[in-house]
Amino acid sequence: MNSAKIYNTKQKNSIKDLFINNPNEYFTAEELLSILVCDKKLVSKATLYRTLDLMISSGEIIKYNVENNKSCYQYSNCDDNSHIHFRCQSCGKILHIKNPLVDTITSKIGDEYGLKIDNKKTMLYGYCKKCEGGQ
Amino acid sequence: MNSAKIYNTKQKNSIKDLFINNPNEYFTAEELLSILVCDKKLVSKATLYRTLDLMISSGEIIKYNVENNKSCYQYSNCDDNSHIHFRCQSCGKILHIKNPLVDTITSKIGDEYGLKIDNKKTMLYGYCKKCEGGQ
DNA sequence: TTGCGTGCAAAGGTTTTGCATGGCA
DNA sequence: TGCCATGCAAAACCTTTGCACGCAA
Repeated sequence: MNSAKIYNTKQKNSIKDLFINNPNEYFTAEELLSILVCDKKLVSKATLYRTLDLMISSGEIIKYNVENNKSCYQYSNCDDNSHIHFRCQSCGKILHIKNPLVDTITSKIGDEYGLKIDNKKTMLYGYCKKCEGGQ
Repeated sequence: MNSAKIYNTKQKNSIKDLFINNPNEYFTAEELLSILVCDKKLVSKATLYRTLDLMISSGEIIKYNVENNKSCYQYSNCDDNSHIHFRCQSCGKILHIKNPLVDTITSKIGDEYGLKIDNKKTMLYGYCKKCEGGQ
């Protein structure tokens, strides 16, 4: 058995609340530090990072990297693995590519290359309708 | 006019040669530092990073991030935008998903969501045939 | 009361920068 | 000869860790 008990604390709840109240927002580490540590002084830097790691492990939030090796965190409001994230390189907006298109794509790649795509980890990059013109 | 002259140097050529001679390999920053700086002492750390930035700007190489915000660099031997990279989360192997499958996928996403996928920047994550069993 | 969680400061790892010197064109 | 490139060391940045104290259960 390797199951340590996990305690509820004010600090953890502050962090969770921010994600739950903004389910479609993504936050960079910088933004989380600014909001939760500097502005509101709800948690310390160390606790923020430690709690984010816990939430990633439990699947509550997802983490991905954007340009310049910045980390982004977002509430994972759907556990169903039925969508892939898309990020506009111009405006930073995150969109969800949903089923049935996702299933079609991943099964085709699976058939042809024998690969199993991890929808939660995968991030498509490009330009959204609004920004496409400028590129 | 904002065009500074760029000089050819031994250092730059050492870096370029490594990529050209290994067109299908990807290198982490750590590996490049190890090979070019520590082992062969061909360039300094600062010059390595400065040259990589130049090569990214000129399109000679591409950069992407893998887990833990590590940078990876790879020779961009194909300007045709005709493939997408896939990275196995278990063994780290990079595979190329090629046309016509890529065109099919990106055009479907374009049709349905109005998005323009940047094939060079996009990285699919998952498990390759070999590693799939273990997951 | 137990032992996980927290805050602080220090350490760690990666990348960037300032500055004097080197070297391409 | 002009001026871009280089190397070194220091700085900047982001994230992790050690340790003593706090607090949930």
